[in-house]
Amino acid sequence: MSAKRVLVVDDEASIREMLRLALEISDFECLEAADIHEAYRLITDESPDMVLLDWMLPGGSGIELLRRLKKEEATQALPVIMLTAKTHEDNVVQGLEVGADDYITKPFAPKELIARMKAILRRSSSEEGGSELRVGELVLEIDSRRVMLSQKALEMGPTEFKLLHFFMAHPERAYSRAQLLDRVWGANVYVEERTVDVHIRRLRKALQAGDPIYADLIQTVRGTGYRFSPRDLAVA
Amino acid sequence: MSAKRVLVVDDEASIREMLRLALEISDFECLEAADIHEAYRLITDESPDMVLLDWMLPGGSGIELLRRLKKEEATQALPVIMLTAKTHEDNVVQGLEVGADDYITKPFAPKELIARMKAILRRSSSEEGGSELRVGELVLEIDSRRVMLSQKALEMGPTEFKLLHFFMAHPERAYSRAQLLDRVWGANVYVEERTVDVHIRRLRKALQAGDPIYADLIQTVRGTGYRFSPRDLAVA
DNA sequence: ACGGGAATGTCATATTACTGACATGTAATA
DNA sequence: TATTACATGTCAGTAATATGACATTCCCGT
Repeated sequence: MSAKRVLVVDDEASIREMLRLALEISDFECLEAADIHEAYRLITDESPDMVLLDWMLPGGSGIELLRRLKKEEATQALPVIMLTAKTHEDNVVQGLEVGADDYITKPFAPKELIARMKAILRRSSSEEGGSELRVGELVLEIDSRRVMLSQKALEMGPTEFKLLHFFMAHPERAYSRAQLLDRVWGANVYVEERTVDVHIRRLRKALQAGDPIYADLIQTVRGTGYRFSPRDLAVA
Repeated sequence: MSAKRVLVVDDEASIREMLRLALEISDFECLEAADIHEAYRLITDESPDMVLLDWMLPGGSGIELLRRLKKEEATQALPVIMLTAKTHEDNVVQGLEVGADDYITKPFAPKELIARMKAILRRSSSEEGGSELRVGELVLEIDSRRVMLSQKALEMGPTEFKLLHFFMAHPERAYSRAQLLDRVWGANVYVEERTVDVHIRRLRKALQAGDPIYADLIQTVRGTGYRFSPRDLAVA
């Protein structure tokens, strides 16, 4: 399993720094946001696996963001751990009511934080999708690591499989090449952006071999990147 | 017979620890889960031979899991022993109704637990399935430790037999070499991962000697491991 | 205890498949 | 039309897997 991605939302750079360190030691990938807006942007753009959310934030307290996340379908299942100062423990109740998955009071031992994070991720990751993703006749079987189109197995390499997996899990959204490299290849990997084109091509070819219509699922978004759009399949 | 694998589901680490100790002394292999989700994941991923299930669990009591297990075909026959506090003995009735195979009240003597476990395993293993697995013309006879293909016996070593057994019991799923070593060779065995390749080869060769088509059941999943896929046999 | 054969695990080597880069072609946009 | 962005085909390097040969261990019958 590729490294889990955690978004740290805190206005103090020093705390973010500290958390980044702790997280990276434990093999998490770390994203940082200093305010609500940036946090929300990163959540939609990067869809992290978990959020560490400070309570005290300028321009809308953490609970605002939390409420918003729990309201929207797309982010409802995203685990959130609240970071709160000891003096405001009464906020905790409020936070858990709104849907935080856990909280931890500052100051805290990094070890404890990590332990709680792992516990929560274990829970949420095990109940994730029925081990297959489906779009029309296209079925991606996670367990058997196979892609079927109308009962027929499609041939593709591991990278194309991961790419398709990512797309099917995040449909109807355009991703830049840099984003795709980050999410599919993994961060800290240096390859040319054009490489993405090549694998997109291979993926399209594999889909095409099954049914030409399905190659159109992978769409070019000129000037931006690519998009996986099941919607346009029905229309055609 | 290789060591039986037991999953312990209890939220208290100290109790899991204690049980692990007791189990390992009696030559069981021990898996641990602290909550329902983790338990379910381990059951599907590792398919243990038996479950010790605590009644009181956070996030869905033990009965939830039990009901689910007895509902699903794949896990229906999996023996479950409930662990309950003396004060809640009335739950026992409920548990047995839902399909628990036995229960034991805390605190209990490890010796008694082990005795009951063995009793249940004796029962379930002797009455277990038709003692043969079948895929098309390929029949694996557990009792006689023989593999027949179209009435003709296939020659293979014990390791290949176990490997095929495992595959036939877990079709349509890709396993890494490490997983296969764990499940077929047994945990705590150190052999090179490449060794799996060799035995896969020997197994394929044995199948091929019977009918070349059947060698294709064992498929390479590049970058991952191997898969046993009866489905592709029908298609061909 | 002893010899022989089968079974197993390891290694070196061969083979295959995948990957990323590049060069070139083509379509969209200004 | 000039320019930019994307598509395509190809290739060398590399990573993953397959294979054959060998050493060791285990088991069996003597």
